[in-house]
Amino acid sequence: MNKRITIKDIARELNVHHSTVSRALRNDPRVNEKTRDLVLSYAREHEYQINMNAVQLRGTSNNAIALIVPNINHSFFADVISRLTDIAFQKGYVISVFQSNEKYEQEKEIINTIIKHNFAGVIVSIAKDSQKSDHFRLLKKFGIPLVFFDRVCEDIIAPKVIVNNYDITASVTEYLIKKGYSRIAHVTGTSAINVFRNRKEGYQDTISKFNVEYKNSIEIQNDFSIEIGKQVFDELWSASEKPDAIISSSVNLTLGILVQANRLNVKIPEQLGLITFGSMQSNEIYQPHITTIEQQETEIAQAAFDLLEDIIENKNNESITKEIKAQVIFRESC
Amino acid sequence: MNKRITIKDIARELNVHHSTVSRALRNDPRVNEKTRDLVLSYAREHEYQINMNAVQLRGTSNNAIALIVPNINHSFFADVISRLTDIAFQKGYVISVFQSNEKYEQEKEIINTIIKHNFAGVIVSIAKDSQKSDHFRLLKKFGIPLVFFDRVCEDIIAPKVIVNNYDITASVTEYLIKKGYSRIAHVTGTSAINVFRNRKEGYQDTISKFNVEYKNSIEIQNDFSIEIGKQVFDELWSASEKPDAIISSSVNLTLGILVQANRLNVKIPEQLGLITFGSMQSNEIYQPHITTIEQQETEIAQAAFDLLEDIIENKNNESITKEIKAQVIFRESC
DNA sequence: ATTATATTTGCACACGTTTGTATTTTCTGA
DNA sequence: TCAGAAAATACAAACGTGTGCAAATATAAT
Repeated sequence: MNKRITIKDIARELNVHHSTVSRALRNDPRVNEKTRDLVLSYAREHEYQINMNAVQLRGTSNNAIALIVPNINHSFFADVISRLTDIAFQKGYVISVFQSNEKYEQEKEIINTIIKHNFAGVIVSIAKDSQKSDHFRLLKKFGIPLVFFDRVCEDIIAPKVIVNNYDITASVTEYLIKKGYSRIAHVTGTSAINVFRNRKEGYQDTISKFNVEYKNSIEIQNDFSIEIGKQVFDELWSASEKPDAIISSSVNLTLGILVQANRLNVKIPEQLGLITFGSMQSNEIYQPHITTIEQQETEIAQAAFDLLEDIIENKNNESITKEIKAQVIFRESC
Repeated sequence: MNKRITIKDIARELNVHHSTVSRALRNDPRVNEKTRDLVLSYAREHEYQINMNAVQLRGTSNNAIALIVPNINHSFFADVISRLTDIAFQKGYVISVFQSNEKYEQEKEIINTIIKHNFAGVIVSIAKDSQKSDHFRLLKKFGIPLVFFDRVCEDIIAPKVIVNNYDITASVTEYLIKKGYSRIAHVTGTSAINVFRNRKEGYQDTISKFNVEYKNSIEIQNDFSIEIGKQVFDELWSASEKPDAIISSSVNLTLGILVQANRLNVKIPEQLGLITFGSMQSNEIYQPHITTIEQQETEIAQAAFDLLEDIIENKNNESITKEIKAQVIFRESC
């Protein structure tokens, strides 16, 4: 319970004014080299640590960045978090990660917390049911820099890092059509989110463009899970007209689909083509290897950080949108 | 860039002293109901947000908890983080997650940051090469409550939440022996970490206890990866005496082992029994299903939080160690 | 030695809150 | 109506830093 040592303690001990100590610690040229060394060595010896609350209160600086994601333990977000943490740390920033649990209310609470603590900036991927945008507006009102990534809030002007969901989905749909698949189903999330809406539109526009008759987009409102994936397959497979290919928006859904396909002895890719967003860890051991659409977490993290840093440093470039291209890794499932 | 509204702004506007506003906002009974309502409605209308830096500077309260893990995107840690975030948030605390990247230096930096920002407490699972413990000692010197989970620092007195690694590994080793396996290999991490050392000891003691001749513990110093898993299998399988079972400490290692076993047409469980720590997502689609030892992330998170809260509230119970039992889910791989 | 100048240090206030104490206002009862 | 109590409010200091400005000290130039 050792009371913490402050700048004034050092000053008293060394018979100088605390302002001199303050300057010495920050290598201000105005302080004599001799006294500076004295201060520094005393500080080191007594393990002085600056009190950031005081610094921030005074409004001088702040190096804490908040990161809000729907789910920390979702592999895409976990990867982005991990990369972002490293990038920021290396640049002298500290990242605090918050989880909205896909809930608007929680996201709002988090943002209040962020404002109260005076974070230097915020990077966010929005919750599923976060349609209202008042909380983001509040953030801007308080002058806190804001950057969106992946799932963005479209009626807020702020830098955004997005994935080329429309193009990539259009592209794989076209690929499937040209491979001869004619009844391609698409499983994705709620259209309220740009990510899933864009994928859906990419899919639908391509289907229309090539005059394919079968068009079937399933929107999952709940969290993606293996269980839901099973249900989706069952639903598709019990319909009068079965699909001959599926584009899935999530690894969990895909796993569920595979479970049921196996149970019914549906052959992939002969009877059913399959492409999924996300990376399949099980591809290492599972036959056939599934074609995946992989997001570039590192690039996304880097872009988001760079954009935020630009605003923090007043290189005003709001309303910029940076697109990171996803990559299709073609394998044996189609 | 709207300057943020403060307690004094409200006071000036309402012609009262700012101390009255302060009390009103915190529902102090000493302030008249009428003026309190006035203050509250004004604050609400102008979206007043308290400045936590000022509050913390004054030393009143603090609701920020730091969480340090080696890797955010490791599924075990991601799960613990996710649970912990929810538990804490519900109790009015805010969690900041930091990633040490398995590096002592980074862990140390993080702890300095935590001290500088006056966090209310710290929950940590230590980095692989974090043998020195001076940084944790520093934390205690500054009076910041500390709790370890999973990977603990043994020469620091602090509450710890651990998994029964010794017992569970001993138990599955015995299980394998009684099933008739006689050349059981064990793949794990560096003995510098309690988690892996305990598993190794549990394995070795059991092998000795039953007078089994074959005893082979491989310690991986690097990060666990599928690639390393492949190498481990190759090494084991090219030895003069091949194992007939493997206990693996990580899903990634196990995946690598499976890849090579498949390539060489090694039959599981006939030619090779297999048990792994961690949960295998691919079990849903892969035959045979692998027997897993699953850690209870939710219980671990809850226990860690409870212990921390106890110290924060001065229910002094340092030096307590709580054990959370892992669960073996027996499947077809042995 | 005496100015003039450069270097170093000290002073005082500010940041936004909280809280013990003093002061003012309101209420009560005779 | 007035003293006294109770309620409400105001005052002031403190938390740890940073910074413009003044003061003091050292150095240089004549």
